[in-house]
Amino acid sequence: MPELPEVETVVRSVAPHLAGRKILSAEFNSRHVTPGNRAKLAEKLAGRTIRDTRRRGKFIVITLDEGMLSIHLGMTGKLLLDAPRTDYTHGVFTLDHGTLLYDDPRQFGKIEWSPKRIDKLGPEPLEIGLEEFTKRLRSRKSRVKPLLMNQSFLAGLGNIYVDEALFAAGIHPLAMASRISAPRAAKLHQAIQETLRLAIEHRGSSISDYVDAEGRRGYFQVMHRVYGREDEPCLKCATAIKKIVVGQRGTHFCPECQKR
DNA sequence: ACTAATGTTGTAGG
DNA sequence: GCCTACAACATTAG
Repeated sequence: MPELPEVETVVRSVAPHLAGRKILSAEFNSRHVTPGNRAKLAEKLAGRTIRDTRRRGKFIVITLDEGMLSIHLGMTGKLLLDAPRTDYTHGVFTLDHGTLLYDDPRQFGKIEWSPKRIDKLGPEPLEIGLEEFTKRLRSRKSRVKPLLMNQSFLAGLGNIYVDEALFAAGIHPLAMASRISAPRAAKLHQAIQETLRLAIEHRGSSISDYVDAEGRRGYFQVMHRVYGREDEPCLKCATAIKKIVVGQRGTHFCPECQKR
């Protein structure tokens, strides 16, 4: 479910409801979502007051009066306000007003107390300037797609938005990052920011079951130009969209608009 | 039955 | 250290 636009949408939908709330109690029951001592984590959270809720890359960061909690939605994680529990509820936060649930069928998500992983994240794609982006991009000896997926290079892009941004920039996913010209790097920088902004405007992509904290689906999926459109005509040139595997991920592109 | 799925991490090898 | 490939994690859907 979650790349930057989806996480941003969840944060926007949940933040106003959480600000100033007190966590009366918390409970966790997945050794995957909450590795380590779950009872101890719940203990640390009980009695804490929520200051604010923000996004950093694909992480939801909840700052408390003492300490901070991070939530990563993995592939199928959902953060839900005042929703009924399900078979996949692996975290429950009982607040002074309302309840916050963490649901996650695949349990690839994580709920952690100030994880060090956040310190290793690269710049925010919506904040990095063109000059720094170009310098970082061209200094790496890697294919462009896996590089853009690398969270220590840029924080927040995932499989959908990398494919969409590369299409918008007219760059082949297997292009070597170090060999992308300055004008094309500028085009990519702009494509990434425009794609993400447009996706956030449309409240993210609901491919299977993504919803925000109030259960609303996003509607950017109907605007995907390559992702999930294998064999369908390119919207620019009508050539059939191709699907290949790059960095072990399904990769969609137009062989005509994104030449090597 | 098999495959792929919006993600990350650990391991091994070049 | 950087880069690539692969496996693993757990579950569902086609």
